[in-house]
Amino acid sequence: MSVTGHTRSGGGRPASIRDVATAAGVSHQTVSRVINGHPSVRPATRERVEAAIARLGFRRSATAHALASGRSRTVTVLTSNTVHYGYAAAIKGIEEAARAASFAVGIHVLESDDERLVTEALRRATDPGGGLILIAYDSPGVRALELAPADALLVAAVETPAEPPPAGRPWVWTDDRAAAREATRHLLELGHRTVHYLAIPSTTRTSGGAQRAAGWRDALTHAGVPVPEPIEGGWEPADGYAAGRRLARDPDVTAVLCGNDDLALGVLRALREAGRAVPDEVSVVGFDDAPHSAYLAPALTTVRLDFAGVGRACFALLHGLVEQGEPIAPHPVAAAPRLIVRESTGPAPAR
Amino acid sequence: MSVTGHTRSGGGRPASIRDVATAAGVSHQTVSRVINGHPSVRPATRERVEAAIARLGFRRSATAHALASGRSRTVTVLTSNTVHYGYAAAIKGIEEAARAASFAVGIHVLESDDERLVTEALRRATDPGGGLILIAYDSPGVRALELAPADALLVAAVETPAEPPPAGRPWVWTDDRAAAREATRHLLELGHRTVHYLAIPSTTRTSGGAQRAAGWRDALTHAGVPVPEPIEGGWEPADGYAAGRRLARDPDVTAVLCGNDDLALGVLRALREAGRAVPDEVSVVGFDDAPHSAYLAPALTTVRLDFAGVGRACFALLHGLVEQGEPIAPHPVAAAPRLIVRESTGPAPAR
DNA sequence: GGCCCCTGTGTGACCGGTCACAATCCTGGC
DNA sequence: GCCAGGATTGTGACCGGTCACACAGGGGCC
Repeated sequence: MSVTGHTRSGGGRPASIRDVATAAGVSHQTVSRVINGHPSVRPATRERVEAAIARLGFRRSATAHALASGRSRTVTVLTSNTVHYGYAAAIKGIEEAARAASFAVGIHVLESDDERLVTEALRRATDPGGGLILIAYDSPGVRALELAPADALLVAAVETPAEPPPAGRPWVWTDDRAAAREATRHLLELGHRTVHYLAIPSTTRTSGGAQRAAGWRDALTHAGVPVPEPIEGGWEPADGYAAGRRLARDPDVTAVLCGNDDLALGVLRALREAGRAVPDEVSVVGFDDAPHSAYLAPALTTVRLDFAGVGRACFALLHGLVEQGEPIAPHPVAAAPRLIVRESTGPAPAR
Repeated sequence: MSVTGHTRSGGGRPASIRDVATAAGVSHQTVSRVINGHPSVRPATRERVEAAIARLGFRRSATAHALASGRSRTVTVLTSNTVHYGYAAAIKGIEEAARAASFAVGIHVLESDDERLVTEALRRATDPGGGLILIAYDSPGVRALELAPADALLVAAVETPAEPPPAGRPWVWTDDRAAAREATRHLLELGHRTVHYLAIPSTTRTSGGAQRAAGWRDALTHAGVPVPEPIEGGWEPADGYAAGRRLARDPDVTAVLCGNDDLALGVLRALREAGRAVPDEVSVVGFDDAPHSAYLAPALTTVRLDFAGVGRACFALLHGLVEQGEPIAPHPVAAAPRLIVRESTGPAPAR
């Protein structure tokens, strides 16, 4: 890698509205009116001011603007991860919506769920006047949700809750339970005698537990087939690979539902190495529909989740909060989860 | 997807240092000294102030701090993309380094290279006192680099330049040329008669062109083998797939170097559909080493690039710039590119 | 005992905007 | 010709911190 140095150019401090005012022969308030597009400024005056602005290269200080107006038009995203697909896509949705509303977006990563670290992160990310969006899909995020001060202006993207949360919680989620149910039913309809579930770590402590698991269990129970013990996975392909090696050894396993596409990717590889053909011997379903999943060998059957939509909804909710300071109407902008059937699922093998 | 509403709690405006001062019976300046850890404050006074801070739930306004001190301790990342692996990993590196230095990081996405849009984005992202990091791997980024005001505090992650850039440009890059050369040589050593190159769009307008292509060409020329016309790809798997279908039809094609892993993914799929075995009939090499590449079928041979290191280096450079306002020493923190040989490359087929 | 310096603290200006309100000008209606 | 009222512009305070400097008190030194 290479890096080249730099020499700072440019002179004194940037021009302020008072500098512009002097240059244009008006008061600073008139300059303020011009930059804010206030209607009652005589065209001739406006032109003079605009000329001065251009001449001096004036740019309004967002900092001063935020301080004086009390509105920072800023939203900070608190998340444990920015690279994994679901997180990255949610952030993308937030950024899009924020940009459209002329909000700046900040990112702050939570490295662990350590209480002191999370508290410190919350302190730093919470500037009075700015909003907070929490991605609470995992334990650092959930911890931050617990530790956040009650008066914080915050919205959270959360794992599907077991039951409707207390009213007044600005939370956004997709219906994972229904989605998992649909995916499991798809496998059962293909003739599999049961479906194994490889779980992502769940953050839900309350009874009811993870809703992806619950939806899977719903479908099995409804079909009256045996419910195997769910397997504890992680988030990464390596976790899926490790679990997949164990699953591959069990000849009774013919269908696996994975908590996300990365796990499914690892499972696919483990099955391939073990010589178990997908989908002829084993069917695999993922969760998320990451961009590369359609190109895998075999292309992954998966549940598409609208993370970007969740991100946009989070921002919309927050926007309403900071503008009105009051409850706002829900914005149902994210698409419902949808099962995308591709190549990794097929009829159960004859026995 | 579901969304729940919210009721705003809490009362009046947050406490300021003057509120704390009154509560503690000291002057606002003493409060300022306490929150900044100034040494000459009597312990008893400090305690009283700290008690008042806790009691009132005081948190210092980052906005006011930035305005008064002139330092915003903020860096904004301007990029066309936040989800693709290379971009996301660079952002991760920036965020890590920024967090360690107590800087806040902002994200602003450039949707196109339209001049007005880019100028507007620069205007909004450039707050006096705050730094800018530009990810200039593509045309929106490069356009922003061209349009940025000369006095902006900015650092850019750029495509490998054809020749050392003018001194004083705070640019960071990895040596893609050497990396492409190494990957191509690897294929030639396996006995392939030549190597085809599927390019990502290059942003380099100057003579010399894209350095990944140049490195590939170097190796072919050095080996004295024919140099095929490079194929114009895009960034996405779909682009690789489209190009791969064409390549698959040509029986002379036995080795393909792809500009990134996503293109390689698409090529892999196209070859598979065409019934051309990888690596037995065709070898494929990617660029980037995305997290899923090791798990593909076959696992992808690729060039690992240290994007996170590039991100960290960008921040280090910027940090030096804002702290000292002067040239600073290069920070060689990113690892050099490295070829990771996996399963997608093998000996050239017998003829 | 007088002087100097250091510690601890307070005072008021200032950063670059916005806000509330006052002042002036212009126009139309009667 | 006089006045109401809108349009246009200016004045000064204020947002919540920091900065520069003044000032009181105490100890050491000659």
